[in-house]
Amino acid sequence: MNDFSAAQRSRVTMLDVAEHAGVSKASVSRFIGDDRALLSDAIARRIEQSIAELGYRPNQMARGLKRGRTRLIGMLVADIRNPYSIAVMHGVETACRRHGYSLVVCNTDRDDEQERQHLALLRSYNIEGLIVNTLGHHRDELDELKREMPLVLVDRKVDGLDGDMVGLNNPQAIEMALEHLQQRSYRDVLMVTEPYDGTSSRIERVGSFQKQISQREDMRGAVLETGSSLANDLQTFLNTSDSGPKALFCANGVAALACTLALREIGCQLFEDVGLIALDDLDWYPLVGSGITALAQPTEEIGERAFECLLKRLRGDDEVARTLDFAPVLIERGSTRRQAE
Amino acid sequence: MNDFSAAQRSRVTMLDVAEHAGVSKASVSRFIGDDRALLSDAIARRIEQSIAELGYRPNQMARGLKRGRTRLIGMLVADIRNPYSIAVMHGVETACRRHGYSLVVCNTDRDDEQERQHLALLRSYNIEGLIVNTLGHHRDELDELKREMPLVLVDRKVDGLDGDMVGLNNPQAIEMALEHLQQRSYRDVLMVTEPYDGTSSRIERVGSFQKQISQREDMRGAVLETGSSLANDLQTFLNTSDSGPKALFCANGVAALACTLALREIGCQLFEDVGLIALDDLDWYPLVGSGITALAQPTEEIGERAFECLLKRLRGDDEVARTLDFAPVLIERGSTRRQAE
DNA sequence: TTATTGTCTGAAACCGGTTTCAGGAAACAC
DNA sequence: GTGTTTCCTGAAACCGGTTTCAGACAATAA
Repeated sequence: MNDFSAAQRSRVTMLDVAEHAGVSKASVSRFIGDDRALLSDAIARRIEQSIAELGYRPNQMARGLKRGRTRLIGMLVADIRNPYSIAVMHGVETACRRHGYSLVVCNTDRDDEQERQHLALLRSYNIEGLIVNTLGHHRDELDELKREMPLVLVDRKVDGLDGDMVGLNNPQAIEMALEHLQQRSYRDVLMVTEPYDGTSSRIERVGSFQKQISQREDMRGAVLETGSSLANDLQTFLNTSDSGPKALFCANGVAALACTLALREIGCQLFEDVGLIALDDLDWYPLVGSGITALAQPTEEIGERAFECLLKRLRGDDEVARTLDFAPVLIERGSTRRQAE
Repeated sequence: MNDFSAAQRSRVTMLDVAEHAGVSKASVSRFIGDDRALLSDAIARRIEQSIAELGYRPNQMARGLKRGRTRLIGMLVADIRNPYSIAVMHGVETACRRHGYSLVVCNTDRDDEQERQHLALLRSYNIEGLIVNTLGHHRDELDELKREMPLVLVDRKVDGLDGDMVGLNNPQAIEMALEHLQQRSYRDVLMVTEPYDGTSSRIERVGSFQKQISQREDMRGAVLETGSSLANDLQTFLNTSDSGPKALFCANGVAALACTLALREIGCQLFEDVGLIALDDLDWYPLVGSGITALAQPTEEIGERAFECLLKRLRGDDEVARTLDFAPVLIERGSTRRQAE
């Protein structure tokens, strides 16, 4: 019968170090913390040696208890399998590490109840700050949390919650996409998005799209949500009598995958019959047909800046809520390489 | 000037609840824990109401301190941007949640020093168990850790560390791939792998490949590592005078991406000039050419079983180290749809 | 009736750290 | 030589919980 709890209990503790070095716990604590300056060289050396000899490692849980600083940052992610989320998360983690923080990631799988539970969980672990990339229902809980710790929204806005926000400049992205499509002489554009689902960035993108395309005289637009009838819907779009060359505009990477699969299903000759531009730049875009034109988001940077926002707040910054909007980068590939007229 | 630390300190504590309900801390603790049976109905009701009224949430850090149970599981991932790791992680997380545990993921970015730091970190947070998907250098630290808590290796073996292991049945996977290629009458197979890098599963796969292909009389094999000269190397392979139809066998998803990009670079007509089968099944495989044939790993299940292994150990199981090998599933697509002769 | 058992409860010690506070020793001023 | 100041140190309280232990009380047995 193994007994890990006994093993755990046998770990070297601060008291062990103190006794071994013949000093008090307080001195050891000072050595561990930032107060080393308070100690005489002689004592510091003794402690240092004892720590090395015993292989002592301070217990962060215990530290966090009294100190209130756990050096833990929480991140709530709606869908951990979405490449965008992964990339942002990687950025956050990098920044965390650079500043001595650790990241606890909770995946809600787009489930409201799980969001609630994870929120409670993170709170109970005394995280110091929270990065949110979910729908942010449970407004009351978020509000409460926001009083306890700084909070940054990534790629989402939550109604009535005035936290910092980091994400894409959606109007600018739409503008860039439409400009590119127009230059390439596409005239009839179908924006394909995942179901809105209350996701603010999706709503924003579609809104911007509709507004901007109506302002371009020679272009026409429509919007479609992914779903079981996607292939049919695309077929219909392609069949309607022309007002000009057609293109699809996928509002994110997941939609791009769904579209490309659907186009293949209906036997559409990609990029001859229809143009395609997609938000996000996934690693397989170059591989499909002659490549999918992308508007890449600076995901790593978004993640890093999200953490830095948090850090500023933790250090006492109390400016009004900030919004950081990043510009996408156009990466042209074969899927929009129609010649300008 | 905001003051989150003050806010944090103002959280409702167990003492608040106790006073509000007119009982002792001990009783509240019993209510919170599993000892509710010890309490009289009257007291339990009073506590329950006070908790609801004050919105009390127990502090997990403090609980973990005395109890030794943090309900935290750690996971060490070599590369969080590898789809395989993500999928496994998702499985682990699902299983964790089902059993009331939470997951702390640390990404080492394939860096040994980061592995060491993260290991120390996880330990200092009193995690109860560890899932390792890294190179596992720092054998000494892992050994030490293994005495304190159960440990499961995923897709890796670490020399001399006799922990539980969960992963793919590599010989069987190779066997299935070669059998399939042979049936489709490919004769000359190049296995493409990421640099070995000490990763046991890569070494195992290559080893199995070399052994098995030498046993098939009519087939010939070679091995290639991805890298800057990949395109050239593939060109060379394709140019060598034939012993028969050629195929590539990518040892994982990352290699598959690299290969497909390289083939495109050298203008190779995928799947007419050369067959392709890849381990792992990524969501874009169907989109490339006529689709890439895959050997899918049951990643979710691998993750879940890894956690369950841990759980068994935590509950006192002390059998010898176990190895769980999963079988892959063949998903045939256009890239090997050469007619049998 | 008294002795015994069992059930519920709270005081206090404890987990492993941090922090306050008071005091001793050395350094400085007068 | 005394009076201050400064520097370093340890005892003890504290963080927010859990757990042990002993006592109060009711219920049962003798």
